[in-house]
Amino acid sequence: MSALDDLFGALSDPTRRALMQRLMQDGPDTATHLAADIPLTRQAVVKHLQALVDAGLATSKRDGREVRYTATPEPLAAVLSWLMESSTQWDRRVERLRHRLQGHK
Amino acid sequence: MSALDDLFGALSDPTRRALMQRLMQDGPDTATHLAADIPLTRQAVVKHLQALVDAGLATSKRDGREVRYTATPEPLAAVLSWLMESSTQWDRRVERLRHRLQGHK
DNA sequence: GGTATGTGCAACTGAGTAGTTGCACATACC
DNA sequence: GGTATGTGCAACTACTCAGTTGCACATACC
Repeated sequence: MSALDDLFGALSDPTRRALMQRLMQDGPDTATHLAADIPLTRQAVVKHLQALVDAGLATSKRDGREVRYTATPEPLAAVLSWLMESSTQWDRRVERLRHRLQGHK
Repeated sequence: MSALDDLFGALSDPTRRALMQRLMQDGPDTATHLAADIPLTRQAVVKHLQALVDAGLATSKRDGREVRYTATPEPLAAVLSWLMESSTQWDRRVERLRHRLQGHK
């Protein structure tokens, strides 16, 4: 359950969603380079990236004096699962109500 | 963009996810009644429900002296959209990499 | 009328978060 | 060796948030 907390929490911030999308589109990159296009300090970007890592949505790997962050979007499947399951239950309930209403007609 | 912030933020809390699922499964209910099954005060539950309302995931309607909360999961579609679009971009990038690797072989 | 139940508002505490700054450390480059 | 670039750690401020408590108000019930 805590995994969903971290996942939804990580995605609840627009900066983190932007970082995630950028890593997914343009491939691995460093915090310093990413921070150049964002009105935030490098340290702030590092913290956001760390939140993504904690949620399992990214990994960091040292390469020389640089640290490259890579997107690992696989855990997003858990988010999709929750959404699908929840909306399925909702649909079932709507269906039940529809049947009962028709039955009483 | 702010809509996604509120949506992901609302879903990042386990209590709110549980409330959402319960409202979707069992239909509209009051904060007082919902709080009976949760180790939280009524006021805390009210605040969680208000977060769902702010995200567009629920509505409240007064009925006599009671206030009934109803799930309105339609905005979840926006969350699904973001996830689908993001993972699509990711898949495209993986595909491009795969092609380039094969081309160089 | 009086009583019980449900809700709303406000203040307060404790904990967590976003973002910054400053400085130390490590690695590449000449 | 010396210099530049990239990273890491720690402290600090400001702010938000979860949750509680206390009390006032409104509605149903007798």
